[in-house]
Amino acid sequence: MSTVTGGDAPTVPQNMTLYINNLNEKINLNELKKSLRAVFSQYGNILEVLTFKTLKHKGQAWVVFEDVSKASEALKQMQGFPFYDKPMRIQYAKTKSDIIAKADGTFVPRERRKRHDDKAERKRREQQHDANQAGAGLNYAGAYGVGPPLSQSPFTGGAKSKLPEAPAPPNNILFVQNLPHESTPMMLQMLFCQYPGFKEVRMVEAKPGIAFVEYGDEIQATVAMQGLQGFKITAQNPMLISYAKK
DNA sequence: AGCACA
Repeated sequence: MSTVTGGDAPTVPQNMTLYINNLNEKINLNELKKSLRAVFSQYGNILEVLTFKTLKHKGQAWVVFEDVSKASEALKQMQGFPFYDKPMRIQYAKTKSDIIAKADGTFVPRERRKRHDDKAERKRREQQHDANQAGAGLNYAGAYGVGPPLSQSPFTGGAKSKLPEAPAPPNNILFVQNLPHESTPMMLQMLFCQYPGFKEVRMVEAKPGIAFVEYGDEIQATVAMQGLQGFKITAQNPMLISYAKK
């Protein structure tokens, strides 16, 4: 084949931060950030989700992963994911996020602010100075203690590792494990029905300790998952919630 | 369409 068309080459190199656009602009930013974090944190630890309300930045978000390989997995898996009725468009961010630069010591406060008010500028510099000092030697122990992300080169090897244990893609049905065997559908309903979109709980008599919980859509299921992940019905039974396989 | 660090 001599001609290959339709390729806008993905020329942006890998980045721990994903740049996402085509987001639904009607969603309020707090909810949007929460839902983005909820949906993306299944792929790895997320350090920060940024959105901005200025016109130039509507419908866009930056999701900062702790680990570039997790970011790239998330990019692949979630590309085009229908999110608030619009397919997400995901790319790597063009530049390193400040939170990363601060952690690896390469952060340089940017000089050029768009708006030039001197008082605010001066105050900002002082704050940044303080923040830098406080942040020196800062160390993220990822919430799940996974990986030694920042200390290593992002581009190790070159072999593409197929992840065998890829999580199930987002689903409006949740799969709940590690329940006490005496749990009843009623008990679970009390917990799960507090999240919007709740439809029903299903349990299988023959398989104690698990349940399926259905919501109206993936987003609602995801929010419930985030809210109840690890919830303990008894001290020995932190709930393990994932998406049900389709 | 639009790549920032509130």
